[in-house]
Amino acid sequence: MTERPDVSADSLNSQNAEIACYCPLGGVMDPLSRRYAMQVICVTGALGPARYGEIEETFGGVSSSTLSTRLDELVEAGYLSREQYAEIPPRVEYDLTEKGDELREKLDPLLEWAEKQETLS
Amino acid sequence: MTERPDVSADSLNSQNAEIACYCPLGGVMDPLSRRYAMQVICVTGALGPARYGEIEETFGGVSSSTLSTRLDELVEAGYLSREQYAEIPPRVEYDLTEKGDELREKLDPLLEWAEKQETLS
DNA sequence: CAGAATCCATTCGGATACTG
DNA sequence: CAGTATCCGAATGGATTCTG
Repeated sequence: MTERPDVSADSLNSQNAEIACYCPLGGVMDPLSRRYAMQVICVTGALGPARYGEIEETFGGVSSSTLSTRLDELVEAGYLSREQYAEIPPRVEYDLTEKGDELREKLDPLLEWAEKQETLS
Repeated sequence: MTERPDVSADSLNSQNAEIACYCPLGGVMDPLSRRYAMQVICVTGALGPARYGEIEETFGGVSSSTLSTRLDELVEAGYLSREQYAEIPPRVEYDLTEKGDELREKLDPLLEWAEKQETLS
């Protein structure tokens, strides 16, 4: 099919070689392997600073507790920043951190592809 | 930071516009939002036809039941094919389907980035 | 508005043991 | 080898209620 890089033992140059061991990737991948996590990263990037309600709207019927948890985790992981303004009504804005934006760059193509899959199914 | 596409109401051209609603993406994203799922896609792609044991090795201490479930789901979702040979000892090979390979293309950059994050942390 | 808190059913994922 | 079967604790995620 498309060309497939070989994973021969001596291709240890991490530039070209595929990863030989996926064990340590969990630290990064696990927080992303949760419901809505990747979508939250991308939607936050697309909206720029995004308010809670805006993010919530882009999903159909997510419970606030679930989304809240996800947001907390992504803030914790350093992908999102959370700015709270002492206004009335209160306002909270989430935004991508630099690290989060790097991640979003990798995620966007995936979500676009996912979108395409949905439409043609 | 990096340029951020605007999501104005009239940019309905799905070529340039970001996705406005992430509701329907669950169908594609949910199976991927499970532990090891994305890694399994990529490692299978990297290995070419991959045997169960080979895949298992690339993860540290995954339980067989978990990996088995994940593999089944990805076969079910149409990303992996499963070929069983009536030999002794038995041999089973997993491989990416065409659809799975498309997905892998989107996933590889992500996993490479994840790997980099791990090393510099 | 943006959630935190609580409760709860379901699911997930790991450990272990067993099989063709 | 490549799983399946079973059990179980932990985590997930939803509904609902409440709050500053």
